[in-house]
Amino acid sequence: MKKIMPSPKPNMRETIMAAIRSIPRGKVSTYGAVAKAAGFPGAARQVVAALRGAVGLPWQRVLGAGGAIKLRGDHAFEQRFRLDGEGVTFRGRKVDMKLHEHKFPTSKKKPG
DNA sequence: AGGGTGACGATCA
DNA sequence: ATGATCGCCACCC
Repeated sequence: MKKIMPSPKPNMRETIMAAIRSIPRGKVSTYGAVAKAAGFPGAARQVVAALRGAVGLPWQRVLGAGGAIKLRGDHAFEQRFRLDGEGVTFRGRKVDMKLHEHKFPTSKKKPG
């Protein structure tokens, strides 16, 4: 029987999803940063695509550049609410990235 | 091949 | 800060 594979090459999507999952509670990241961390710099839109079709991801921890919530209406409120519940603080309309931006592990062996 | 879609990002006014 | 525009990327019809 045929497998129910949503896409022939879930590589990119999977990698991106893994990156999103790796964001710890109380921390956040951005579409662009996630894409880059997953190895696809410039693929911020694919991060969005991954978030749209996926279930069980800590979607609330992914923000727009600068820590801005890019969702609209009730969805924005929901994200705000969830982050607040994780102890994430805001600077006006944006998350305080100074405090909560998640730093993805680098591939460098000798960071110096 | 051509046109449209997105929870984007950087830049310009 | 806001709105418009262009660049970017994978995917769908």
